[in-house]
Amino acid sequence: MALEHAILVSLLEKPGSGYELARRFERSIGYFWTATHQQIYRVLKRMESEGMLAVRTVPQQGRPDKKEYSAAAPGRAALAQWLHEPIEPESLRHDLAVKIRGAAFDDPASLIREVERHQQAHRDRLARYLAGELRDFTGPDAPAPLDAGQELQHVVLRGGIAQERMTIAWLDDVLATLHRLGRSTPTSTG
Amino acid sequence: MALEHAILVSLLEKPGSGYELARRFERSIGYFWTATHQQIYRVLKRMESEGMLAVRTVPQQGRPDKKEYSAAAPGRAALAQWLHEPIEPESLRHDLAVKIRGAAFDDPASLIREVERHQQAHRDRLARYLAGELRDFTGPDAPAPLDAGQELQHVVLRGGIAQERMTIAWLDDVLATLHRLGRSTPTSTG
DNA sequence: CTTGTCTATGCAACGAGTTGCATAGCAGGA
DNA sequence: TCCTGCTATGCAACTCGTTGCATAGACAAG
Repeated sequence: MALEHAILVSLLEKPGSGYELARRFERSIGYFWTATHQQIYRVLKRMESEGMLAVRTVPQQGRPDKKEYSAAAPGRAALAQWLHEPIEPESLRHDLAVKIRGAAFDDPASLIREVERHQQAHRDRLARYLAGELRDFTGPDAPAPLDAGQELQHVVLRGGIAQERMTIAWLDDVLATLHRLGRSTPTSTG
Repeated sequence: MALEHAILVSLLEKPGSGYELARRFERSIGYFWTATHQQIYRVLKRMESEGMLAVRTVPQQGRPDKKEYSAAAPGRAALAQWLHEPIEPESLRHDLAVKIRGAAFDDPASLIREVERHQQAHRDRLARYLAGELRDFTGPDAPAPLDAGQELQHVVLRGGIAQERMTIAWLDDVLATLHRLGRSTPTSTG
């Protein structure tokens, strides 16, 4: 399972608490993996008990203490081993595509608003990714020569950007199709 | 959950057995949803007990009997209701991206073969999708004017094609990055 | 004649992911 | 004063998804 490995990578990049990890999963890690705080806490606990992670309780001012996790040697070794194992190319799950095919048995035009809403969400995501790219990699405040870790983070971010651009363009195609069907066939319920 | 809805859509397009559905999930449905036969049988059983599906036992020659499922009125109604509810834009899970970011703590060059293997898998998938498009939608044997259902199937397939093309191009970018890092930084283990 | 593959359905166990809820201090606004 | 929201961690129950295994007849290759 890859949540373990995503956590190890994130902690190697920078140690942090469960809460902080949860926020990273909402942001930078979010464009290739998602996890809720409940999932993260549960996995952190298990990994700690297996000796993969080290913990340090950090007292804070005006805030609850936090447990700062970092990758221990066995965790690092487990990650290295996984990196050398082949994995299956992932299969996607796309709810909206199910809806689009299902629209043949309902009114296709009634899906237009939903598709537009999704397209807007993807536009918003793209804007965030592009802002992050400028801030961390291509803008004037970005480190001048990127190190290997930053180069790899950047190429993964470019993947997220390409994904969003592709999706936005495809949803244009979907919208055009739905409009076309709305004009020609009023209802096509089998 | 969308497996239920994917099954309803597929059975509305054409009734079939659990086994047949499993094969559809390997093929046409596979570019937007995946499921194993175990999952499908379990859900079919539950949906039948809930009255969403109708079953008919079909005796066959030289083969085991099959249970042919079709969507019943309550199933159709449940699908229609879901189609009118807004859903959350989906979040992806991309193991390979985890590996790419993890490569910063290992040898980036050792990932090249794995990335090439994935790229080849996506090329194969793209070839299958394009063959299917020619056969069902754009080739000489395709139905002359497509009906609404076929138009919608086609636009979803175009989404799958766009996805694969984007991924193949991005993996070129990844490979170029890994080669670049292999030349400049021998190992960059933090 | 045995092995393997295809059709066809299913159970059991486990691991991954989701949802709802609980606690608790601090800060800011109505 | 009360309500909302943020940081911070966690349990319990449930559903979803994966893996391994079992059954069973038909057919083809060796």
